[in-house]
Amino acid sequence: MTGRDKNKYNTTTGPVTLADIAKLANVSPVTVSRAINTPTLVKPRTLEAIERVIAKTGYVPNLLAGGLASRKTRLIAAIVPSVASTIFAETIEGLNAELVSAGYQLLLGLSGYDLDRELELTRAILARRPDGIILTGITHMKETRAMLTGAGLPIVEIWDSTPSPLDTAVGFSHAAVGALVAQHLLIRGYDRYAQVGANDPRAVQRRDGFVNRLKGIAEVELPDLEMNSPSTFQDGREAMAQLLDRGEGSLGVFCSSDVVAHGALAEAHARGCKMPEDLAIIGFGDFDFAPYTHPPLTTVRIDRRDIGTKAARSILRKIDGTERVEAMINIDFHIVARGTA
Amino acid sequence: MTGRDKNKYNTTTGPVTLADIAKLANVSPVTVSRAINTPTLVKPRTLEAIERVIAKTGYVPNLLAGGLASRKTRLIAAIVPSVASTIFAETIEGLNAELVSAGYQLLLGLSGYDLDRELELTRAILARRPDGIILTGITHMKETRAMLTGAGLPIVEIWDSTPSPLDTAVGFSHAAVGALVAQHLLIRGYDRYAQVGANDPRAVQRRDGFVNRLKGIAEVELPDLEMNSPSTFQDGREAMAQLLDRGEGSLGVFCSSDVVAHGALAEAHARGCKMPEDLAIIGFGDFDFAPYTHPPLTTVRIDRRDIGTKAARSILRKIDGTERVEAMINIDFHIVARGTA
DNA sequence: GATTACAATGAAAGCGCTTCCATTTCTTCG
DNA sequence: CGAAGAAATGGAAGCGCTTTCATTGTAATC
Repeated sequence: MTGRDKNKYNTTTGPVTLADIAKLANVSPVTVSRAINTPTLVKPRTLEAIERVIAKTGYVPNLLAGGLASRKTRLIAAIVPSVASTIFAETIEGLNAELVSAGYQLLLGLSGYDLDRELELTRAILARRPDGIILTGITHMKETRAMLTGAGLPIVEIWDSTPSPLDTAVGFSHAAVGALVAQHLLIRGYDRYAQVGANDPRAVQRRDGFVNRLKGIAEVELPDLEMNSPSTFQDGREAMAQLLDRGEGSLGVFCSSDVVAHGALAEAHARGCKMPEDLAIIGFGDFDFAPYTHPPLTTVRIDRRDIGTKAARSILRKIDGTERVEAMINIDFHIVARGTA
Repeated sequence: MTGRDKNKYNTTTGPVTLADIAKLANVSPVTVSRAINTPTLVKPRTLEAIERVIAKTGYVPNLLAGGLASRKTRLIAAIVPSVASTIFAETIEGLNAELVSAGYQLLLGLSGYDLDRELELTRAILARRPDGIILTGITHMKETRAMLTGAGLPIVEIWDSTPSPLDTAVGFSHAAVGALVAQHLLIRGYDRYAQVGANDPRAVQRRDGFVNRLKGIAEVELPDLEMNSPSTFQDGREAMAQLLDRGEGSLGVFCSSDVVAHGALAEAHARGCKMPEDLAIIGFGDFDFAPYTHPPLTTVRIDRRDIGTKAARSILRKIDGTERVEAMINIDFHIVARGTA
């Protein structure tokens, strides 16, 4: 007895229910439900009376019950690797803004770049029966894919491109980004080329695109360093130190994110490298600080927020179901040339 | 008919249910429920059989139904102003990590520093019957407070301190931060003192603390600039330009965030100000880039992640209900003296 | 003024699970 | 070996809503 009494939170007697409102307003529960969900079907006088009762009692509908009955939760789940790295935070903001204005709620899952965790999250999320789900990347465990397709809900994969998405994808080709950066450096011409980056699937694709574009022209050097996503300022600094110690000649470096690039930049700056003549650094992401490094960072810009917005719109259109949604929605990217390349 | 058929997502016939599993495993639904939630109450042989069926069918329990029946959703909601500003992103990460490891899910709401939106979010969130809710700050509309206390669930307010929280608060005194910064600048001694900051309640408190500490010693100058939260690099830059144009003598400036400070710094740097002799700048937040500005930024450090962790733990302990949770949990802060003050 | 059409409301069933209480099955021990 | 207690299982009710279908009220039509 006392054991339970210690808990001061009222979990046993839920507050006002729809039935209570019905009784107080002298109508049936169905009418109250309609007053809330489809007010146009209710006579103005009745509606007003019901609304008065709702306001007076402070009634808050139970969406669990509603969702169970209607099989619609107005919940959209999104799984991203992290929210602390600026890169996904803005996507989330865009996503959320769009969803909220359509009357949906965002359920957030953070996978930490870990596919096993993504699987667990997917299971936990599906148990809440969201009306749609958004995943980061196109690399998933096969159990995840199976669970997802079996659930029969709209799926949007973001931040990558693929000819064969699970359902729809909103993103861009990371290989193409790598190639573009290589191209940009090639035009300027360097003695050596290097890539510094983390090991998540998208960073790896960017590296591959970079390496492929340079194939037959130059060998791409990679620092001997274990870099896990999300890569850090310190990673960049150490990598750059290695590269600089390792050889001679002018050097063009592609970093897997602006954070890493910033670290690389700091090391180069400390050693008095001349940029972009002796050393070029290109980052990825165009983070807030990029215009303000010394020298200002050249980087690849993607409209991160737009990915979120478009993903939300796709999901909503899929839920609506009246118009077809393309399998692949492409997002633009381009190089912002500043002081480092 | 066709109108509905266009929608390819299976929303009508939910997949496997607990009853299906029960039938396939030759047990009653109750036993399946126990196998999932309290497996120790089920005989190992039976358990194994049930688990086999679950694996084979890919059954995913419906937490809406479960939550409705048990009045426990294993859902914790958090409302923060934004997730794009680093400041709250890490709190979210800490929160999420702690919640996930306790088997809870995070439901995220973004208020955009808007109390009306906070109210709407609260309503929408409460409709999902979370087991607890976390809010940012201690300033809420009275309707929000009423709804919250009426809901009878554990509440944690974060990122601020107060003697009278709604339930429990995890944070620190922003006024004390302001006073500490003033103190730090006073010791070094400047001719003029200024504050540059946004208008959200916490930034205002920091300013007030700063102003009060300097009362009778110096007048605190404020740039004539409308700055809405979240304040930007550009805001800081303009504010600093104003301050520098406006008067003579050495100047000590307290900025409401590192982002603003960074902008102020850039302007000062461009004008060749000598720091920290002629100009001191102190930021707030100790963002990632703070050690790498030129000169490195002096700022106030708060363990942002820790706020999330502690908030999560408080909520969980409240839900558990066996141990009392303090009304106010204080978070440390201190000045990290680098190159700008 | 009777007929038809539509607007407004209600009754009953059920969404998929958990809870409470009852029943059955297995141990243990005098 | 039978009683008593514990372990394992099941039946029934119900969480708070929405859905479908039926009914009543009201207005439009000739």
